[in-house]
Amino acid sequence: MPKLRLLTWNINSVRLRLPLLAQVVRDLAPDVVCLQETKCPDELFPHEGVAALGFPYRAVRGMKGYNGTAILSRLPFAPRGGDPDWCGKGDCRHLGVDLDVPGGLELHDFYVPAGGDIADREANPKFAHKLDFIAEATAWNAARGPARRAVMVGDLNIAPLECDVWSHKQLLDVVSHTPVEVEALTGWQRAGAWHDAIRHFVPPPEKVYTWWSYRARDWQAADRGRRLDHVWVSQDLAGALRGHVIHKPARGWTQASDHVPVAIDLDL
DNA sequence: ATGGTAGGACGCCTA
Repeated sequence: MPKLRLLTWNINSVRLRLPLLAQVVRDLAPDVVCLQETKCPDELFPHEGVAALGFPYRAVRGMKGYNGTAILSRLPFAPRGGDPDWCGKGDCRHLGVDLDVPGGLELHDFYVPAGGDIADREANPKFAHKLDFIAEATAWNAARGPARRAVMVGDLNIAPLECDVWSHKQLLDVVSHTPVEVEALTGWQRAGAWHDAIRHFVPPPEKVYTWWSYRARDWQAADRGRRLDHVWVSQDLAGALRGHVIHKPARGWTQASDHVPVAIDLDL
């Protein structure tokens, strides 16, 4: 089995940014692409255009206007049945598949709720939803035991480390980097015995960002980024990690997403 | 200290 390249990207509308997805595929040649925020009902998903990029195997879980995930693959896979409907909302924030590679590979694509502006579960139902979502995912991983032959990726909407944000002190009260969120995310990671594939290659205290706000005059000059997008692999795959890409040029493209593609290479 | 931009869908929610 040659190296497998897995890529995750919050595309912020798959229909609007299909040409940018084509550019990502030209630049990085991923074997599997996990998208978040497709903002596209399944019946309107641009299957033809995505198939033309070299992805004959596709799973989509979308809705009108918000959220939505998709997995696009050059390799066959089987959709996973029986994964939870998180918080019982049917809000299209997760897709799981079993990739048809030697030895098998379980792949999960997550879009964790952003959580609104106020970091208080009583005052802000969106923040409560974010914490509840992660608590459910943590319990799910704990019940399944340590992950084996598995990868989970996605926009987790939390930057857990001090070096995952442009200013730890200035973001301590900002949703995405509050201590309660960081504790929740690391608890999830511990419950599944997940290994942080990006920090495998870029250990602290080096800064890593995958998202820069639209609300900056000059995102590049300000460089007020956060690492919200993650790739976790089961411990048994840590030794199979061969490389990673944070595709920062994508943030500077015309009509860019505010997130950039993140990829890892696995030698299975 | 505040408000800044973007997408989907067309008044306003979400990020």
